Amino acid sequence: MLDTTLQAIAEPRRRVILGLVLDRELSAGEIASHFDVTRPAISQHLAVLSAARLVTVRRHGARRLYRARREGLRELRAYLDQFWDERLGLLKKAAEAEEQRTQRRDA
Amino acid sequence: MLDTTLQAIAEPRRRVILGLVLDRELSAGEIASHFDVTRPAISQHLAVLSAARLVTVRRHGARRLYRARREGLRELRAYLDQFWDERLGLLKKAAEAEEQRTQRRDA
DNA sequence: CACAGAGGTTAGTTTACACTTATGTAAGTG
DNA sequence: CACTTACATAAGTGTAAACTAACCTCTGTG
Repeated sequence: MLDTTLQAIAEPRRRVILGLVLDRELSAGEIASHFDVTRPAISQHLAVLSAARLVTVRRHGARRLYRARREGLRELRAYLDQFWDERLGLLKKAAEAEEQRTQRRDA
Repeated sequence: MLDTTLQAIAEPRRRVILGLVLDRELSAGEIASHFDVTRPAISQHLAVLSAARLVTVRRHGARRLYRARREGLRELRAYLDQFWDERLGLLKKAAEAEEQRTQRRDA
């Protein structure tokens, strides 16, 4: 989840998209019109954001309306908070858990 | 900068490294010993983290000691804060500024 | 100074991903 | 019902990046 979120917002264009639909709904076409690239490219970015649950989609006639889903950034925010938190054991625990998942076998 | 930071921590192994050196200094070798991959791979990850200013390096004899630099995550934290902030104009402004940078020419 | 240990650097390979072109599908319009 | 609009999906391409193997550079020690 954290991984999915970070991968999604690591791409600059996707951050711009997120900013565009933060406080208003926009159709895929309206979003695409803000960029240089082709519409399918934006469509793919929207799919990534959607899979990461950083946006919601709503069909309205032939249109698809997108809007940012702020909840999707909660976990990342919590992760970062631990870097300032006094009791850092939580972060270490999380890091070690991830380490377990990352490497299959151990010495 | 934000981009550099996000790219750096988007890689899972680098997040684990960051967790390892969060509250203590570790040598490159000690860090590498926590992973399955070869030392050069870790060395490269450390270079990325260092370039993103997410870790500091200190030479102690033949060793290089690494430690997390929490300040490096300030900007990212500020970016995320705007998603919860009431006055969202700031984020929109940032997004538009990035958009300007992203696409060279405009209609 | 020779040699061993610690670790960064280079070159080459593989995989992931952002992109384009082409095609498919659902919803409105004459 | 033909046609257009709105958008997604598929297939193919180029490039970035994570990795390995091999080499190079320091630092400390006999």
